[in-house]
Amino acid sequence: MFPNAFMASGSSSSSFPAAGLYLTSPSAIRTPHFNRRQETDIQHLQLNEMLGNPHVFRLWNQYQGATERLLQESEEQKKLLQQINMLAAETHALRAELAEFRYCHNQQGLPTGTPRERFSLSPSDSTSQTAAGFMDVKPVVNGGGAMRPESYDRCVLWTIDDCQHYGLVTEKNASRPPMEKCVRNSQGETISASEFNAIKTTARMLVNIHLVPLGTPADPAAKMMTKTRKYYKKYFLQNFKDVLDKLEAQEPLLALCAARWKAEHILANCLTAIVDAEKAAKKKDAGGGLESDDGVSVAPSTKRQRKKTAEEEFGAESKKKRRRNHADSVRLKESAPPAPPLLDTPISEQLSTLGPSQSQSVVSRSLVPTSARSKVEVNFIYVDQSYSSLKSEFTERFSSIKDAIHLLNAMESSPDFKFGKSSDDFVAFLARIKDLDPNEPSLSEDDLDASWGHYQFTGGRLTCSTVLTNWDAVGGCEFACDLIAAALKTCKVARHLCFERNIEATSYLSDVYLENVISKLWDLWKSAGGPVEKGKAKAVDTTDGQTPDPRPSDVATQHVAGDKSVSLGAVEPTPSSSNNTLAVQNQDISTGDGDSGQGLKAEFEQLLKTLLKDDLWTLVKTNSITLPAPTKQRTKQDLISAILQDPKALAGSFAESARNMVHERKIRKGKTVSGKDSKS
DNA sequence: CTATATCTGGATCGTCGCAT
DNA sequence: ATGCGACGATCCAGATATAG
Repeated sequence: MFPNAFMASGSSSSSFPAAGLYLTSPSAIRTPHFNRRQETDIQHLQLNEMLGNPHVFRLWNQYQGATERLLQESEEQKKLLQQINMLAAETHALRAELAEFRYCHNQQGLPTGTPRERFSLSPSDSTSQTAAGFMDVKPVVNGGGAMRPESYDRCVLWTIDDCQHYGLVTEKNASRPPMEKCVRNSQGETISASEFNAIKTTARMLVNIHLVPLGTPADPAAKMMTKTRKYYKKYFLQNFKDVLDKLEAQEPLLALCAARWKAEHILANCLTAIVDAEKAAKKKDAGGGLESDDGVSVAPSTKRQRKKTAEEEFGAESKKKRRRNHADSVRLKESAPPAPPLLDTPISEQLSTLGPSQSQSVVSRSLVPTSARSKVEVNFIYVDQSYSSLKSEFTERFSSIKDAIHLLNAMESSPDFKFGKSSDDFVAFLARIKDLDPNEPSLSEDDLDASWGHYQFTGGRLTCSTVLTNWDAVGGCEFACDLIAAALKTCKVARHLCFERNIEATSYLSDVYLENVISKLWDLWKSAGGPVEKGKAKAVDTTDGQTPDPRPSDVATQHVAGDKSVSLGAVEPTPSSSNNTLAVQNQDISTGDGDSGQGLKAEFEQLLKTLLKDDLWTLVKTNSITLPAPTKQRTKQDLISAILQDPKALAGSFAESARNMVHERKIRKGKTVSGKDSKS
């Protein structure tokens, strides 16, 4: 696993001597001058006797010096942390002030402004709660205050009471109307099923990215709770609110209501669905060929079969009791401490890879105060930005990102290509990725652990897309390597955070961002006319040495071979290539020039096929893919064909979205599949 | 066509506030 | 302190959509 990199890269930068401090192996310090007797006796020597040896004495002095420096640096770090805390507090105060000011300002101008221009607070929102997320999300997120604006008709369903008025709820469950009929446009018209599906897909995406990866709080009660709306509102309120904000930002129709009830209902449904799916998977695992807790043999059945079995085995009278018992047993199964896979094999690996600095990190850890969220020392994690070190990272640990090797080889062969000054945004972006401390108190839960990297790569206006606009913005190979090393470090830190906090993560957001960074840089390199290694993927046509437009839509299809090899490589390794060695991959790419247009298109089609129809709709919608006039209900294949015919679909941003979607789907699939696997 | 995923509605339980 | 009703949360069953 990856932590070996700590040793590999850490040792190269460590100021500690490579050997000699541990003295665990006498042979390690054997020299030709020592005879067998001396070799044996060394184990019984006292420290002061060993210090008589000038070599040991020198090592000892180095060790002492290093320890002192470490202590000094820890003190410095503490001071800096305090300063950061103060600045963070100040920032929070200013944000709150700003939010309050905007709130007051908009309240005054309420009757004349359009709803989208208003900033509203739902009843449960306090200024402080809202302010934090407010700066990061678009400022026009929240559409609805408690009162329906006069410009909207009641049929917009501003409040849940309006649903009752329009007969959308049943008497027995007045608080949960069917959302498909409740989400309406500003004229109060219901939306189409596909639009509603797109909204649900967005919600699922946000939940999977921002809520599902969150670890379980230390509170024992949290382990007992099912992870539905109540759970997240109790333990991750801010994250939940952030997701509501994001959902409303991405699906503005959901903002046409009071107190965000529409977005909240959509999220609640989504969470319930996820919980149900997990339970179904677990139930299947437990039920396959085994006896149920009632001693009844339960076949791996469909839901209809389940009903039959239940009714046959239990009378109506006992049904209620059985249900509750069953629910409890499910809860117990869920709450039972799972076998901690992280603690099985990887622990020794991870500990061993901490290398020489591990013994020192104990010193600095002792200085770290405990808080509600345990602090994790990550300063020892280091990624060397030399080409050889970076390449070994990508061959050993991130081999699926095959463009990384192409890019690194290309840069290594032309290290001075277009060397210049990085853009200010790039400098700031890089600094944020490099320097952010996971112990920073102002970070929210969805920026930590398995989601570590989220804030660095998406916070504010600095993102891969906005910063990595052209190679001039990067400034040169050296800075590109710096960025790659920083992105790699986020991957390592994410894993270490999860490890330290006992979080079982099936995937890491940082990996996605690393892939994004590589994909972007590789695009920029080729667009800038950067020389590509012989036998590797070809550069984009750079006629007359001029920098071409990265993706002019009218020529996109002409450069399908060169361009798509980039986006597709980043999208997903194909089954044929993902398991091959790099050499084979390179060969494949290099020989694919002639007819690769069709081949890659087919490859892209394969990728799209792995997505659900909902996902395809989302992609079409968000990327403004042009669809032909419908003659009948569109099938999934219709959508794929339409996407493939649109030049926009060949652009990097589309591929990026598709790749992210596939990744999310894999995560979700992975959960159910792993459940099935564990059964067999 | 079958299996699976997702969603809604009904049933039930737990919690809270209020009246006694 | 106890009982009662309102409300919200959760679970389950069945319906529907979708993938294979």
